[in-house]
Amino acid sequence: MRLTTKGRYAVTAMLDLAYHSSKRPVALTDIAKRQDISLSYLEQLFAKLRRAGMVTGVRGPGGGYQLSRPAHEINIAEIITAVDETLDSTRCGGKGNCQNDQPCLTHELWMGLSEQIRAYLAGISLGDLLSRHEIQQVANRQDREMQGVSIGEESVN
Amino acid sequence: MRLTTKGRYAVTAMLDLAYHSSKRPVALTDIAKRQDISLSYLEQLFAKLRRAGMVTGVRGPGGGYQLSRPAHEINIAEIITAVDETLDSTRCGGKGNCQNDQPCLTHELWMGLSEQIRAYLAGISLGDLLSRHEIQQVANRQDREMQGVSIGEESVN
DNA sequence: CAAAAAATTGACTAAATTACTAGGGATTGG
DNA sequence: CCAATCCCTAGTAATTTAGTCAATTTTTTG
Repeated sequence: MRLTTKGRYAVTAMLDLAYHSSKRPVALTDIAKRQDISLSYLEQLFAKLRRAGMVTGVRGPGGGYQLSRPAHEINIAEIITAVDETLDSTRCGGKGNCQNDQPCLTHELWMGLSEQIRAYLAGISLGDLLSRHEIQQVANRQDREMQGVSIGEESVN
Repeated sequence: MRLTTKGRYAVTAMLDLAYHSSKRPVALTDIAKRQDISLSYLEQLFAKLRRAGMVTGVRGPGGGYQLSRPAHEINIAEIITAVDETLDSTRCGGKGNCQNDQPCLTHELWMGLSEQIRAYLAGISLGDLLSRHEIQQVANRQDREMQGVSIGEESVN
């Protein structure tokens, strides 16, 4: 299966966006700082998310990104497939030609697993995550840390 | 998450072993041919499976591998973790130090997913798979193809 | 209008990981 | 003995990921 930092970053960034979305768009530089993700890399991810119609870019000063839909209408599986192309666990991409044009011995097993994963992640929306306690706590902590950083740069490290 | 060909090969090979196990051990060369897996690579995988106590090696002519336990007592999650080390989907290996020593915003989400996957695969045994129709069909086809190959490549016959 | 802020795009690259090869023992049945 | 088989260690080619760099376009603010 393909669940790498790319997909994880995308979900994290979208959640950050959802959490900080009010009237004004959220700039990628802010998300990058809060979530410790390289800005250039985030730009690539948001390009895909925009093409997938999940976010809208607003250019110019005061610009940034906004969710195209309410947070509870965006589920995690969508986000990952938007940047990662697939949540599939088969070797053949579900085509069933894993062993010279025939399904391999375990083809059905991986198909079942893929569906399991997809269903799980499709059943969770950004809105769901926002309402979780642990996540609010983490988001809060990150906001506080951001303020400290904005003047004093990163301390010793 | 880490579900790659390594884990898939291991499960496939174990299933092949379970399917062909009778009194005599099954040689890796046979599994390699039937499942289209490089012999050396299989040897590496079985070294791990052996260390994990799932199979027993028998040396010498007529030797090979045997399951250490009945097929219905070996589940898929075990096999994968034995060769792949982890079914974890977090970046931090579940430790919660994903963002400078603190859990990242989506830590809990990936923990939940990992558990979901683990539970699904732990609930399926080699024995379960053996009793599935599609799998018996594929195994049968592979056996027939093997016989054709052993002397004259694919003969019309 | 000019300058700045921010998205947008595309090409390139370093590092990591995977999948696989090579080659040499060690055992044992016939 | 000898050939089949497991067993072990190193090395390597290919792929993928995560990230950089640089240039451009669009829009807003002053």
